[in-house]
Amino acid sequence: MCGRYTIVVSMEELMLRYLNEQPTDRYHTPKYNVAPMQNVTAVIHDGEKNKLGELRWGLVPSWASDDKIGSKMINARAETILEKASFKNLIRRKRAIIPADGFYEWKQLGSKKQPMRITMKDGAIFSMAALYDTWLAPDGRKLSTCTIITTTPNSLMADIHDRMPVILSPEDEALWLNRANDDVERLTALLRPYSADLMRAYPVSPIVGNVKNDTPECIEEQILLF
DNA sequence: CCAGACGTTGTT
DNA sequence: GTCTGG
DNA sequence: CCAGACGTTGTT
DNA sequence: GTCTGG
Repeated sequence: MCGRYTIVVSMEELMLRYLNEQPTDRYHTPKYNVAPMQNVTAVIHDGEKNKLGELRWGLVPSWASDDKIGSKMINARAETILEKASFKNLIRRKRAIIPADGFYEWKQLGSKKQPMRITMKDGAIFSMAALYDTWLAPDGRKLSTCTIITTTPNSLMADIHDRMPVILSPEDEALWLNRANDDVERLTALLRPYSADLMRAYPVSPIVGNVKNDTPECIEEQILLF
């Protein structure tokens, strides 16, 4: 699955990568340990252009009676996305991209868990496929939330875990974000494992387990624990 | 028809 | 809101 | 995903 | 064991 990730690059780099425009004054703090229930930087298309904004990770569907459900809805399985009441209608009009430069998975070794960080070999920013929705709180406030889509592992990931986030290749990003596109078949065809050849994995410190730790040490390569 | 769920992961 | 189960 | 809590009553 | 919070 995908329950933690990193986005260490500057807002400047994100703007250049997704908006194709020169950065403004905003500054994006490097994130070494992004966790569910936090606000994350996302890309959506407003009909004219890409926009960067914040979504809380953990989907709260528009019909939910309270927002507690969000902590459970951090991932959506690509294989069943069209069958689930919570997701099937979002695929048409509520698609987003969550930019990342790494994600974490915990490899189970007997009773121990070894955290691993997975990145692109060239260190590039990549796009995780996500869905979002907006929930209206009883007090009238709007809460926009998201869920990251998962799929089966590629050959690199299979050794670590049985799920991985859906990563869109750069040439598929526009198709995914385009609001006018409601071709569900074409959209779901994008939800497949990314090429293992372009990725690498390395062990990191167990300090990444605690969400309070959001420091460069989280992404430092470590000797395998076990 | 109404009531109740609506999710994924991992582990056994 | 929409689907499933009874 | 992992870490950490998991509860009520009454009193201040 | 299971749920909540981050």
